[in-house]
Amino acid sequence: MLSKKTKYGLKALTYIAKSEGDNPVQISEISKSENIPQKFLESIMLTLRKSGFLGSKKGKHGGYYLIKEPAQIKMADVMRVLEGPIAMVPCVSLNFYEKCDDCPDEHECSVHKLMIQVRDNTLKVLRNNTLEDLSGS
Amino acid sequence: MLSKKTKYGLKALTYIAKSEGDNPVQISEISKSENIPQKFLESIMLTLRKSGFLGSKKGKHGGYYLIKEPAQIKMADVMRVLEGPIAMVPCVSLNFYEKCDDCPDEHECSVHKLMIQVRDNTLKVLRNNTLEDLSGS
DNA sequence: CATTAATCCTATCGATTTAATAGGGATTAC
DNA sequence: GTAATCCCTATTAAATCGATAGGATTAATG
Repeated sequence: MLSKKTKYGLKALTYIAKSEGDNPVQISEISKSENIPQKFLESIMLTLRKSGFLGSKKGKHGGYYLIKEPAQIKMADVMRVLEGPIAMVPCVSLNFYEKCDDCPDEHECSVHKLMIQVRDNTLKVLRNNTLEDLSGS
Repeated sequence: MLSKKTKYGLKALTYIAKSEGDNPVQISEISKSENIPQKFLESIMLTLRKSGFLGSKKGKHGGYYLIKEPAQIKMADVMRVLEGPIAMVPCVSLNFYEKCDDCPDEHECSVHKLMIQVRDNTLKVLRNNTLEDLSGS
């Protein structure tokens, strides 16, 4: 299941990418337009800023803006920050690898084999899609 | 994240598929061999039986056996029973569709578009792989 | 028929995670 | 100096997950 956090984060990024002009976009505006609880969205935006996807401007008329071009923002990277590992089991994760407690040898593990395939195909999609793809028409 | 329930369930099915002969396989044996808590495995086997993947024999020398050929058991079907929907959001689920609370129009939703692609690719993998593929060498 | 070994079934528990809220601090435009 | 806005930490309520408990039922076997 995709968490609400990730879902809201992706929607917010898309909203900012779509909003033309150089003015920063306010949380309150995104919150109203996308039906996202404002306080919850606040913490998500903070995460996205701290991980280098967004810049912010404080005070009146402040808000958030993209730091990179939408075409440079890969969904795989956003997902890793908001949702965590893309792999369904830690033992097939590229960025968050962990050995399983059970499983003496993961190369013999049937689940391992299957989940590598799932990971590879999911990654393919998430690497091919950028924020530009999400916000385009 | 794949739940332990699903992971254990897949391992147990693989174990039974690999164990040749017509004798039913006991929970205690699978539990020891695959490092799965026995009581937990019990409830998983029950689920798999009730959903038509396994048959059982009660009493002494009882146990579980496959009802269908391994090649006929698609991972997509097993996953749906143990893990629930394959889609990451209910609004792109084929078997468990639900409208989102937010989202006035899901055809306009950027997350929706992305998650359909993820679902399609995951499904492709899970439909192509059968229990025979998992248990083969 | 008694014993043993197995599945069957329901309930419960503790830990973790999730989604959301609360409450204020810091900064900037005007 | 006031209002608007981001910044930050803490807390909470509910749900889920992994596991355990405790027995009821069934069947093989001597």
